[in-house]
Amino acid sequence: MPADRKPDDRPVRTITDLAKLAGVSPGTVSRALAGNSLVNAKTREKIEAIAREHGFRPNQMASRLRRQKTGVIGVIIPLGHEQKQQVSDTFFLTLLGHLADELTEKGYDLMLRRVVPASDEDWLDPFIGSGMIDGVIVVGQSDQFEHLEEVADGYRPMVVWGQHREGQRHCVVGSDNLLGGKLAMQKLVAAGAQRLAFVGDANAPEFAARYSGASQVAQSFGLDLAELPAHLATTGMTTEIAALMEEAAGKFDGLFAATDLLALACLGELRKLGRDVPGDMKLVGFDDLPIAQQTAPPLTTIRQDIAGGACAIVQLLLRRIAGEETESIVMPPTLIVRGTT
Amino acid sequence: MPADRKPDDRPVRTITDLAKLAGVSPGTVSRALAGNSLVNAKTREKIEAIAREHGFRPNQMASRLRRQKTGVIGVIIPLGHEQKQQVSDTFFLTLLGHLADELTEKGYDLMLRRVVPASDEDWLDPFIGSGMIDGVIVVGQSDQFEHLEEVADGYRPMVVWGQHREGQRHCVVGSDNLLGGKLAMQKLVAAGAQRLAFVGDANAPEFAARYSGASQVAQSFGLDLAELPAHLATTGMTTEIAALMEEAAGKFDGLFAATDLLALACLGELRKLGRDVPGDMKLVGFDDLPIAQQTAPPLTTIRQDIAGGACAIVQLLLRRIAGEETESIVMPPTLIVRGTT
DNA sequence: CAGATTTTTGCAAACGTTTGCAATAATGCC
DNA sequence: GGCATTATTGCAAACGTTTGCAAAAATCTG
Repeated sequence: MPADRKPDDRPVRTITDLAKLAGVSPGTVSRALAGNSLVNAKTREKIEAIAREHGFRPNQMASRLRRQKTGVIGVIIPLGHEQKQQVSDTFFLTLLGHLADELTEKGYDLMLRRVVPASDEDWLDPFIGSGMIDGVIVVGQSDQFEHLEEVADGYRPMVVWGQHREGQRHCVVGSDNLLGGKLAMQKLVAAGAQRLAFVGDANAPEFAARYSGASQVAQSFGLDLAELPAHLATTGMTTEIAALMEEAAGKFDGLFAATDLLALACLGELRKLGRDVPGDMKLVGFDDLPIAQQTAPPLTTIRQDIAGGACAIVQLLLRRIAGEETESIVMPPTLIVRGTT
Repeated sequence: MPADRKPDDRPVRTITDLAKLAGVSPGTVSRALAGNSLVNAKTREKIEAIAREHGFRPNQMASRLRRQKTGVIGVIIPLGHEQKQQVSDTFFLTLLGHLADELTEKGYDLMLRRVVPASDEDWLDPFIGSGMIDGVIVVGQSDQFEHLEEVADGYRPMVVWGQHREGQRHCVVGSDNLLGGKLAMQKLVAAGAQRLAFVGDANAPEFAARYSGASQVAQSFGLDLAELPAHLATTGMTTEIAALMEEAAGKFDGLFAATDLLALACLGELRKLGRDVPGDMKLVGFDDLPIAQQTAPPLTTIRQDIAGGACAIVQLLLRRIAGEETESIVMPPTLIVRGTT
């Protein structure tokens, strides 16, 4: 019963203590506890019994130091241009959840860190160069594309979630944002929208690609795609969108929002202004967060396969840790038609 | 320029290498890099320069092993009765974000782990008993109240987010759920609702308290509060709520949902059924997630101070790590009146 | 049953820091 | 300049594992 031991009365803190108790050498205990090595079945049982009885766990720091391997994957979220506010984007958090699942399943722990790259130049180095983690997952490129390229040249076990560019040197997993943008715009046009705008910040590569895809399709129909820059931080987003919508309400009849969250905000503000969606204004989002089903009307959007993405990221990373070289993966998004178009 | 080094050409991996280069002993380098010790200004400068030039970072594993201190806080999310699905609840994830901020600020890293307590009995011990973390934050009690009590007897540096019970032994930070329930019910009754129901799973202590508070107020008005058990997992939640609402639509005129997410689902389903909110049915949620402002109509709800909670958790934990004894904290929630009552 | 194998075990050297203690160098004082 | 201080540095012992190598014990072979 490990629970009722007091902090101090643990007679067996180290593998050596346990060895003394079992009448064997520390090395044997180590092997027995590791499980796989060659050690007599009876000896192992005895050691395991004592270990269980005393609730003994080998010290991870020592183990890791010796084995030069930590069993920890770093997950880092760069908060580029967005203020030091919370990572509010449900999308990132959902991805994080899936990453946690995948990594746990593979026996890795997950170390989370958030950074504001602007504030110190090499925000990745302290993390990767300190023997603390076996590999790193960067969630979102933010505006750090170049920096990621540089780091990738010197540090192999890194996979980033984001947008793929031809010939890039860091391994990336992400959706085909260009295609996503195209799908969205095709739907808007098919629904009859003519005066079109993109809501979002085109500085992040992901969003730029979405804009670009949408823009291409618009042009192919001889239409223009205006750009309404909007930020993602929770605080202030509502008011920002409110201003934007007030301006946009009469001017446009089709909106492509870079993110479901933005689409949600647009929807809310448009309603406050008394505009009918999709009557006066068609609207398409991006991500297909669970909430997208619950809005009124439910949101037409572009679905990203978040779970699949997390799975791919982890697989690639493990291969890279093993020394393999890996390609990037871009996954096709799909159009989910609901009630806003 | 640390970025363009290749994996192998790093001549200075250890503090000893650096010492040789600087012509001093490893001990001096260690002191110089640690900053605070007594070491000649010129020597320190020289050492720092070399370190910078080679992008050297002291190995954390070794440092931690030696100092018996990891600089890592474990954050563990028990997924009690809910299936092994994702931690979809935005609330937890928001809390997680704030925790990450607070911990980062205090110089700690955050190690995330998700467990399904049901599947193995002592889910906390492997985490805390392995010298891997300096302390642990448990996010949500799930149905593990007793287990947490036991662990708290033997392991001091633990703070859990959840419901406070008189005389409990583990340190907890959370909202006054009883009060929250009361506020919600008072509002429902004031808005004219008479046939009342609670939507949610009353197995988790937090939810039980919310129900209890609401129930007390209902009784004080001579009213009954029915219980509609609903689970939180994303998958299936919508259909579960759909069934529930179909049954509830004619039967009740006031709903208190254990969570904004549940309230959202209720709202959506009620609309599908053609019921008017708040006309036919009053609705109050709990949490005040950002989305609550964006629904149609916007959701009346009980706000929890998530950021404040995260801050309190971290402060308490640091005090406990320092060896202090700490009280629990229960924070008063507030009623936010919007459009569903 | 001696010698050749094969299993099990013990020994001791890492892993890369930090830190108490002692030694040395630098400074101050008379 | 000699001695007492004080500011720096070096030494070496931890921290708790893992693991290659060799020794010892057990098993097999003819």
